[in-house]
Amino acid sequence: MKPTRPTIRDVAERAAVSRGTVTRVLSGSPRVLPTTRARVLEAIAVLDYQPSSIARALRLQRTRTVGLIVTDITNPFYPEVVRGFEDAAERLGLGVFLSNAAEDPDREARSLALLQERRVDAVVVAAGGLRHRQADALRSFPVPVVIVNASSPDPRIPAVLSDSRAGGRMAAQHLIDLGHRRLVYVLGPREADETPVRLEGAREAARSSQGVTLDVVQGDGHLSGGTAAARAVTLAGTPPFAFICHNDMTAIGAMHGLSEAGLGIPGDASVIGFDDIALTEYTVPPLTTVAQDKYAMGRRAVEILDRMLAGEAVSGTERLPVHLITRGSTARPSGSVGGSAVTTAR
Amino acid sequence: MKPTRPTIRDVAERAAVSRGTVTRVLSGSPRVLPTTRARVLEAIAVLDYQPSSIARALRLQRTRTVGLIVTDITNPFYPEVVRGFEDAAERLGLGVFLSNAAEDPDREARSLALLQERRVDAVVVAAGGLRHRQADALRSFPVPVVIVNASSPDPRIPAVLSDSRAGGRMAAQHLIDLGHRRLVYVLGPREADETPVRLEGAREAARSSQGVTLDVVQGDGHLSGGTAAARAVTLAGTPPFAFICHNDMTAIGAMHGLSEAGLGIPGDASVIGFDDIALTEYTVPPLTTVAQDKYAMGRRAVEILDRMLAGEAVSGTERLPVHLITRGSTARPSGSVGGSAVTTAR
DNA sequence: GTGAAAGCGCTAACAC
DNA sequence: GTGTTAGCGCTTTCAC
Repeated sequence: MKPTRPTIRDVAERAAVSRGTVTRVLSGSPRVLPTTRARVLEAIAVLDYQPSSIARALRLQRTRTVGLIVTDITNPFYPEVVRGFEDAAERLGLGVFLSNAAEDPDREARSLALLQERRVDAVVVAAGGLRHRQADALRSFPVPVVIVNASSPDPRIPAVLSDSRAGGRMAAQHLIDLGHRRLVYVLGPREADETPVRLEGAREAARSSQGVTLDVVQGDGHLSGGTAAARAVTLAGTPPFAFICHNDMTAIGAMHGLSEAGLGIPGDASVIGFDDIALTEYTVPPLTTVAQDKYAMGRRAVEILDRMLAGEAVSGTERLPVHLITRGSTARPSGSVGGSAVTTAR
Repeated sequence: MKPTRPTIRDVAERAAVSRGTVTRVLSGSPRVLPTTRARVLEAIAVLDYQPSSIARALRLQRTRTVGLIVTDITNPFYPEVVRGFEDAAERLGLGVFLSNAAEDPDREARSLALLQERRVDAVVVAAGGLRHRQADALRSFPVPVVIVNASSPDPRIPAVLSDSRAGGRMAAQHLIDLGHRRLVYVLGPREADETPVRLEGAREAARSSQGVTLDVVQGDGHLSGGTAAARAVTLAGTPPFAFICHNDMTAIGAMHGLSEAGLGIPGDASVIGFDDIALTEYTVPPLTTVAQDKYAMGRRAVEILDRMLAGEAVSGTERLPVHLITRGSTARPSGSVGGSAVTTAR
């Protein structure tokens, strides 16, 4: 029942060599006689020996393991980041300790402690924003840290984000080009660092066009927040509406709220999201959105972290390009004056 | 830059005790003088000492870590399972090594090897179905294994699933009660173990009602498969349609395909899903579905595993109850004869 | 090219 | 009640 795994010692005995020699074979050292190497490899195969990464880690003082803390794996934005991260990590032979913080700061703190105990070589935090306490913990973290999707809490901690300002600008400009004049921006959760940046991009576009207004309502990054925002706006105003949403989930929630209110999309209201999650093609109507390269964000985090593990001092914020994907949820406002409505297109 | 972490030795020196005593304090042994304990605790606090789980694992020959392999974290079904799993694991002081296999069997195999190297104490595989090679690997796995959402490949490996047969039955019965007579079942991916069970449940309901037919079309568990299935069916037949879908993603895809074909839901076609992912409330119309208790599945897996870690021999398949949630995507077929259409309701 | 031996940080058995 | 010690499985000098 408990057949106690073979150790390096078993391999050494079976191959009639010393433990040191087994290690040399394992690490591919050239200073081993081919016949010896063959004997060792055979013993390894016969015994189905797998070196203990635990013992190795103790000896080497590094685990070749990194921690990845995700605020909320339920948010469809993150799984794609995780995939990019895991793929890249695997290529480098790094194990990934994935932890889902479920949007709970305490849980996030405990994850951090756990990862520290497990002696991960580095930590990546993928979150919409860091809380103060978290930021402090990360600053004094004993191993390299990389942030994904949130601002860096410290100049020495690198961060990977999207070009949110350009994204916000694209979204607003798209609606403006269609002829919309009264835009509504549905914010993300208060702690999301990128919300103000996206909003600023949208403001830029609005400012540079004649007679365009931009209202702002709070959201929470979830379906329900989008729905609530749409309700509030439809109650207060009259169509046509033009919504720029913090993310796709918010946008889907908003479309739901608009439908509830009996409004047609894109007839009475245009809606634009952010992220380009898989679902956007399948909503009714399909959602126009600003696409983030989620997979690349995960991959990039690993690349940065790899350089840090090699001892290089990396810092600064890296912003990946975004692009607009036009689908059915945005259109010329009903009752608009056709092509002439486009006043500021470049 | 590399301030070398404090070890138990540092704590011992600072508290002027032996390392053994520090261990005793750490493990809460009663055989320690209160004043000594206090000195040790202070030293720990001052040095910010965190015991190395690596060294401890080497010594104890157990890591208090379990591996959780998820076929595809992109499928919204799994994150909820993961949450239930992580919450329960944390309560037991178990670390979770989460691995996303991205539906790639090779990756799954490599994850398994990695987890073995890292010496996890147990492994849980959450997947729609196991491939043969995987099943073999699990059978001969050196530590306890629990399966979630797929059939057990071996009588000694416990599995946690939902009561899929009842779910299939409920779904079909609901449509029959509404007056539908020609049902279409959209299958999941071929490797999904539960597809035939759910189908069998639906068949049972269909058989026990006069004049009800049940057609079957292939799906793949994804949005695109649902869309393709809907296209095929709408081309071949005439409304009203009644779709039972393997899961919610399939159902959302199917609704998309139906809309494309110009059909109204639920006017021309009723659609019912399986899983009850968060999104179902927000589709247009909201999706009727058979809800699985995903969180409980994750939690249950940990409970089982905990008993196995305690040396208990656990086996057998456990099936958790499901329930029907009626929303807007299902309705009486247009042109049906009203209440009298309900012939077999109990 | 290979072996011997020390030691990574921890716990548990045995002294006292 | 506390100290001492061996050893978990591995890698890496240092000899030869």
